[in-house]
Amino acid sequence: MGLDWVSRITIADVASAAGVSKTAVSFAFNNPEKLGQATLERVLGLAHNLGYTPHPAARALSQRRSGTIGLLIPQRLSVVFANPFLSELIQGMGELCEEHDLTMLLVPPLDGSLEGAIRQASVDGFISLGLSPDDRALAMLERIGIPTVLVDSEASPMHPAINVDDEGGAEAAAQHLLDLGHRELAIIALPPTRAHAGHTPTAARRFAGYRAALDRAHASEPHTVTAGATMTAGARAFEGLPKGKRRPTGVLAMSDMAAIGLMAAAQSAGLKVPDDLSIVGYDDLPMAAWTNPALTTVRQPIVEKGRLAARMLIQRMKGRAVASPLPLATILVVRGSTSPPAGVPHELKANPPSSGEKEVTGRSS
Amino acid sequence: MGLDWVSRITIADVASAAGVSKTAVSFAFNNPEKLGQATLERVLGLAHNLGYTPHPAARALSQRRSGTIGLLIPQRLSVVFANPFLSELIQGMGELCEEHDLTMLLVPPLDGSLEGAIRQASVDGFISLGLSPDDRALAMLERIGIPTVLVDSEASPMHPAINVDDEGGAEAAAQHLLDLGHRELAIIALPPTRAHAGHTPTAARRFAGYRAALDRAHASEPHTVTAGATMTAGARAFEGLPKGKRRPTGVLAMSDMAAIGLMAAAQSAGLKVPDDLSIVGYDDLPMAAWTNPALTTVRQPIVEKGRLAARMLIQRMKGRAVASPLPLATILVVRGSTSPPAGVPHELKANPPSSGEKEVTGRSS
DNA sequence: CCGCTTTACTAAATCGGTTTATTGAATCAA
DNA sequence: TTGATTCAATAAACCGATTTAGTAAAGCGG
Repeated sequence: MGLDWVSRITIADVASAAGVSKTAVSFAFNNPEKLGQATLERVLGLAHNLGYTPHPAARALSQRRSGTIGLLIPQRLSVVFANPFLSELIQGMGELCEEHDLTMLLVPPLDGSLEGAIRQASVDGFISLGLSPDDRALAMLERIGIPTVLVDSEASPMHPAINVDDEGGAEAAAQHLLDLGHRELAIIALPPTRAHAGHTPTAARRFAGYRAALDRAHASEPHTVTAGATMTAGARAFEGLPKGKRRPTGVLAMSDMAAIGLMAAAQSAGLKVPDDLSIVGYDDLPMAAWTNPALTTVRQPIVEKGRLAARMLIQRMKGRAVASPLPLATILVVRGSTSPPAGVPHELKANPPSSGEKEVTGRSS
Repeated sequence: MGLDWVSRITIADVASAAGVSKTAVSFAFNNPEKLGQATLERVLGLAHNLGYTPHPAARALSQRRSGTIGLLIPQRLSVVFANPFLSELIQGMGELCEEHDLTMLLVPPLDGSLEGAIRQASVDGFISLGLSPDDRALAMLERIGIPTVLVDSEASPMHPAINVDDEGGAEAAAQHLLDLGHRELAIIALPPTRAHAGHTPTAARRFAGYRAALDRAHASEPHTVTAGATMTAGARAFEGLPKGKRRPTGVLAMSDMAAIGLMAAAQSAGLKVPDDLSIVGYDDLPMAAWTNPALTTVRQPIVEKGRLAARMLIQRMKGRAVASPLPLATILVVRGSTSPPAGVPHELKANPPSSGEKEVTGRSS
């Protein structure tokens, strides 16, 4: 395949051109000290102006390492990259990749199958994103025994997992709305990432957090709709909210993107945010501080998560065993998209938060 | 490297377990019709419960294809992913990757060297981003003769390039401010991507566009500062603007991210946007519609750019020659961050634009 | 029953490197 | 002078697949 009928220059070509063995050429690149001055220079020079480059796959095969880590993504690239969450995560991972001279392979499902994609991928280890414990891809990772770190998932006997305190963050978010006086709430849930799978572990934990606060306050059953983490999905979710007397006064979204899309749709429909509708997001993406009004949301340390995952994977690739760390802290960031519902006196707003992990902050400079 | 002293299961293991040759096992996966029913099933079954997976590097070596395309990025992942531009581009590329069962390798400089990274990368082709024509990495791509498509660069004799009408868009942006009555302008330029390199082709073309309009209007020499495409860089750029009588009333930024950061800094400093300072961005990222006020900016079709680049690369990988397409159209999107400068009557705002490619639009729904 | 084509399978070459074991020459201590 | 070391370089094995060129047995027409 390719119009390059000019066959690639191999190590053998360089060797014969320099009148030495393949070994010598290989040494010139990998163990220069094992060669004499003269030969070293001659080989290197010849290699350069012949335009020789070691074939990466051949190298990977004989060295048993490819210098690449795979990022296993259970969704289509076009949808998952619509959420800045992934950019942030990659920023964190990227720092460590650069530090360790690794490149990063994006591995989305091929032909609908993650397992197929895993086979293709020539990598030294995987970081997997949001995989359900019963995903077949996970089983495959265990079988082939490749170093793996799970992010936003559940630790398996073989692989460590990195998580944030999803439940605590969600609980703080719900408690915040309850403290403000809201009783009629809606939840915008994350969809399952893979067809006919249940909720992702992350979604489940956030659900649990919301419920914990709601149950404690004896709030009425929240209306729940599902929306992908995109603005358009969030806007669609707004349409799905009950109208009339069961109209929610507050919305708990499991992603900032859905929250922002929903806020836009609400505003287009003539609602005032937060007066007519309070909205709390999840993630605290950079853009959450820039919407109008700025979004109240649960911050999770996404970049740090990426860093940590990469660091742990690199340890595992070196053969060291590593244990799952404690979940990273989440924290509620109160901005302008939440207020007491219409009809509730504003003084309530000044109530001290009952949970200790809230933080009020404005737009970060 | 690795704690997997349990050596990987190879094709030979499966072969001997099934009592057949390696060839038969290979056929079972790749040419099933060349095997008898009975053997086929036995081999496949054994392979499965032995947990056999063909080694990707070995496969890549003998098939001379890796099923991967590389995205060559001339900057650190942590900086380039701070700009949603890249996410958009990847969304476009991703669509075609999925269509053709390809995975995508991110290839940033390793140890400061893109060339080194190119060597490592086991890919069937490259899409390169914003490379200067004199970048050594480009020369290397030509030497090893790997299919390549250049994005935001200049077409080389060997490789086609995909570009947008950078100059036209910039000219429209500048003309817009001039039409509003601004005469004292500042330009926020994109920095060179690689150390001690000149401006990127993209930056140069946008400069040319700004200048064309400014010269035509005999506007005074614009003050120029450089800022990376991040909000913090944009905020820093604001500090670099002249104060006092040479204070610009309008800013032309070469990226939305810098524009948004600058806008925030200006607002924190007590300026009203657009009344005290008009700002025009470049890119029209989704978030540009969500800032307050919404950002006037030059839209370029980023996702389409990614799609097109991937489509062309795939053609090249199939051996077909492809020519550089015409630059894609850019269009000015007027939102709320621009208005006549203080002291100029507002009627000027109603002036018809002198260039034909402007568009007025609100926040997109 | 004989030559001819299929069918089902295999031995060996190949892809392009790295790595181990070995060799021949030069250097050195005794 | 001799035996032990070091140095520079190489031959050959190896990594784990695919692919080419065959081969033995079965099927078939005449």
